[in-house]
Amino acid sequence: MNAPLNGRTQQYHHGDLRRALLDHAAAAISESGVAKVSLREIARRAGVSHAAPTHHFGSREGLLTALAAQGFHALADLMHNAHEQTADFAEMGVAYVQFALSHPAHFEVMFQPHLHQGDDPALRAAQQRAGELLYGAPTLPGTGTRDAGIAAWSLVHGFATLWLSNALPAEQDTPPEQRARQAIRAFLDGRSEGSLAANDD
Amino acid sequence: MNAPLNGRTQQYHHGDLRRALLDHAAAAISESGVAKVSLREIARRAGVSHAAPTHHFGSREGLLTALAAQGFHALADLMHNAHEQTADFAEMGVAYVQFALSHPAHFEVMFQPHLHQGDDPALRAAQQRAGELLYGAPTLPGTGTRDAGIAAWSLVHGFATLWLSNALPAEQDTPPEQRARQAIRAFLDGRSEGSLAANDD
DNA sequence: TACGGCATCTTGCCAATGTCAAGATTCGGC
DNA sequence: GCCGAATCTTGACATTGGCAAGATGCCGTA
Repeated sequence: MNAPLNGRTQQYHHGDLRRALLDHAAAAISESGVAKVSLREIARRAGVSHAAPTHHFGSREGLLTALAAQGFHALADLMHNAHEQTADFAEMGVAYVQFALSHPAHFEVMFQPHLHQGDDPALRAAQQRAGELLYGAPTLPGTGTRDAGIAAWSLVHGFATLWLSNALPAEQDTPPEQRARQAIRAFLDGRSEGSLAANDD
Repeated sequence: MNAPLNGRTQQYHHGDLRRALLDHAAAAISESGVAKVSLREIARRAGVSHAAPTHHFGSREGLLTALAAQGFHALADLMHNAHEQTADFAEMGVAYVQFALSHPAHFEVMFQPHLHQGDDPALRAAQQRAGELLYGAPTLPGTGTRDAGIAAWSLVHGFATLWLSNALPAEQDTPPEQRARQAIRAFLDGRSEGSLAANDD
């Protein structure tokens, strides 16, 4: 077959089909939710045959597992950068919320273990990396750091989940980051001033 | 056909098939997750034909919508009772977590709007009832109550979600309610003493 | 350059699922 | 006692995930 040299339109070997499939999957999921997205629709979007995704990911679970792993790595990267740029605990939380809102498909898949094949080593590794960054970086001195860390993560995770679920009461003209900031401040208000920042390394 | 008078085993009219289907659906979902549960399996569990669920709920979305509405009502009831029994803010949060952990299937379906038919009036009503109880009852005086309410709900909701996602670091022999209590206390520590309780009516 | 192994992708197929239409069975009101 | 309506079943169809077998193109080796 005449393979176009630009490497785009129609060719048997796609070049980077795996990444393309993950991208299309994320787009489709953020539009319709995981439940309504089929492997075949993802294949259609990518312009390949219906069995191509199965070859790359083994199964639908496999694709969602890969998507979750990708999400945990992206989250870890983001938290890493955020921790380098600021030691402000509130801003780290805002960064977490921003990740969730800008990657809704990944976020949706990441925290639904039923969608994963739990023994996947890549997912396990990505989860662990993100977990260490989430627990290592933000701690609120003055209390049991473990519990405070869990509480902090719960707060921002819950806010993101509720926002994405459309569960929060409507409030016009207030962007989500600002509402998240306000909620986190409500969390921090009343604390002693010195404990606001994350511990530097 | 010989209809047994005890009203159980085999009869054309089940009696309360709708409720039975919801029960079986909740059980199946809590075992395998929403994604892997089919209408036909629910029908099989209930011992009826594969099209019986569709008759009662119109579609798979319809069944999940009904399940979500049932969940919001149960949550509203629980919060109502909790608010009558205690004014302790922390214990209200623990009650919220307990609901999520004891009704994982409902909780899983309640906060995934993609699974619902959004215009369902019963779901809308149940959501609003639960929402009013969640926002009316727990307020932390001393800050903008709206933001504090959002933060509080986010905290307990996030904890429940993370726990159900198996995302929290393992800690042997510590039951989830206690860990939730610890996390909430970490939230409250450092606040002025008087603002711990919910406002009485 | 020729060639052989191999990863990539396609085609064809099957069982299972959600949904619909038509029929069977039973309940409730008159 | 009877008729309409609600409940549930049977049968069918398009779609889906997964598998097997084949087609296609890439890459290293001689």
